[in-house]
Amino acid sequence: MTDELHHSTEEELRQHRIAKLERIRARGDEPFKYTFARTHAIAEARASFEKAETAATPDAPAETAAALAGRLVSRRGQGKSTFADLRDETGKIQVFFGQRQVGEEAYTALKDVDIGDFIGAHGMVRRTRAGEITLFADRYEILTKSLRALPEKYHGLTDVETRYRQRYLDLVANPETLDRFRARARVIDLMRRWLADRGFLEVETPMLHPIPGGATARPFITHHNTYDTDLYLRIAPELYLKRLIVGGFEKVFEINRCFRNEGVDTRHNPEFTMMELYEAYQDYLGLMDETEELLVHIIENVAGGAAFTYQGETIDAARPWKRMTLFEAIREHAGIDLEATRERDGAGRLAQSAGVEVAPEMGYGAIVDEVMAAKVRPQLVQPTFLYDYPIELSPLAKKKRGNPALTERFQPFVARLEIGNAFSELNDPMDQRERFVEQVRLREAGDDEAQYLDEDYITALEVGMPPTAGLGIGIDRLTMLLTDSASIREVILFPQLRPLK
RNA sequence: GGGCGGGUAGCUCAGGUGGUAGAGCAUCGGACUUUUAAUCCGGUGGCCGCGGGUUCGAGUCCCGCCCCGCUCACCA
Repeated sequence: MTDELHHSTEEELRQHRIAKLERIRARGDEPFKYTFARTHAIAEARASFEKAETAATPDAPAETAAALAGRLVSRRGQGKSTFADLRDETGKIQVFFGQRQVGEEAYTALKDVDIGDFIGAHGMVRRTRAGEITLFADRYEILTKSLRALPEKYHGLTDVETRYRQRYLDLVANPETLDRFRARARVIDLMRRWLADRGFLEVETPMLHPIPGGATARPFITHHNTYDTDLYLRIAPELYLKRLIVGGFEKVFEINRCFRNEGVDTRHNPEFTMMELYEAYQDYLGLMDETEELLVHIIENVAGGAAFTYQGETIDAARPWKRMTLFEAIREHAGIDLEATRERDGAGRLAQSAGVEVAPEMGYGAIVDEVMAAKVRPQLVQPTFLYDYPIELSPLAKKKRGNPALTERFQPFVARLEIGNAFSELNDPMDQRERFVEQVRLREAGDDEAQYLDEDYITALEVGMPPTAGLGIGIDRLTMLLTDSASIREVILFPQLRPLK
């Protein structure tokens, strides 16, 4: 069926606007201009006017000359005068168009200006009788004609699917969306500066990996034509960053995308942003202090203090954060002692006694992980570090001093969200090889998330990596916390949705 | 993949028990030189997610499918 037969309203609205565009062209104007010389951003114009007002008198009221540009977001016409709201990235200002002031011809041409168009206007900023700071236009020009209707002015755009699929509409219609992504940028900026101030070097390592590594996850596979070889979108930058420590850099970090071919939900997007840092001559306990410092620094600067609200709960991130070992946390919240037994079936029975389902294929590590996810994590509302994880769960982490069943690993949790992962890095190449071999065994037994053996990485460790601690922080989740977002899609500009056919 | 909820005009939403699809905003025409969710008068606009079925008759009931959200499972 054709559009003509459908007679869609949307298409009619568009045709009206195209007719206006043609009228604009017909009178020799260009509806898609190249530049406009603004004198102020809108917020600057308001500030400058308010400053002028402090020196004004009743006989000489304040006024400021300005040329402003932005998107027209509403209009109130009354015959020979029209009020409109003009918005740019910094703010909004009312513009007054009077027939006498702009001239009859230009006033009539306002009929061809729609909500959504970009315009530039010159005039004086004054207050109206109602007290509204207003640009009284003496001339204006159409900068860009918009051919589509904007979402409704009062309710905005609420349909989540449209908000995600057409984020530009969400950004136009919902100022809080702009704010949320400004907060995200601020989180990243604060993190980058904090790291740079402490001598960390920002580096870029490959996104295309011949062997996916550095995490336990299924990768996306792609193909390189010239080399006729499959490559994997990275699941983590970890192994490359540690190669840099081998090479002689002592403090490096990377902030960029990782890709995991797994489920999508409120906490997972197939591509997400991670910060990973590695610091030579540091261990996990020292890094725990630094992590706390970094996170509190970001929280204080984004939330305006150590305390903030997430989904109705008050989170107090004031230092020091609570610290407990994973097994202590399990004892406290699940009421069982999984540390007492290292034996798989015994651990399984204990887990089941605590009400956690245990599948037959789960090993000791998986059981501990499951109990943590089911019984411990839901209790970790206030910022908490869990540390000392079983070796089965952490193939890249160094064995704990004095207890080879554990690794020197920690994870920060805030508001039930796991926002990072860190450890004393395993730098013993022979131990690392054994761990990889175990992963390969798991893989061959059918665990498609087990890690691959990366010979070159082992070679690098044989060259020698100094004692090193490493940390990963999920930028998206940290941003969720600080923007009170229930879903990761709210903090990713273009979240992955099923493509429309 | 399972469970629950949703999909009606461009946007935001109504549409007891089946009986000619509604409102506000936007849009179009008209009035109006101080409005600011402007106001007043008049109009246009609908594959009611898609496909079957039941029925004299389906937005409404039944079946299947698609898309979205939440949730469980897996994962960060």
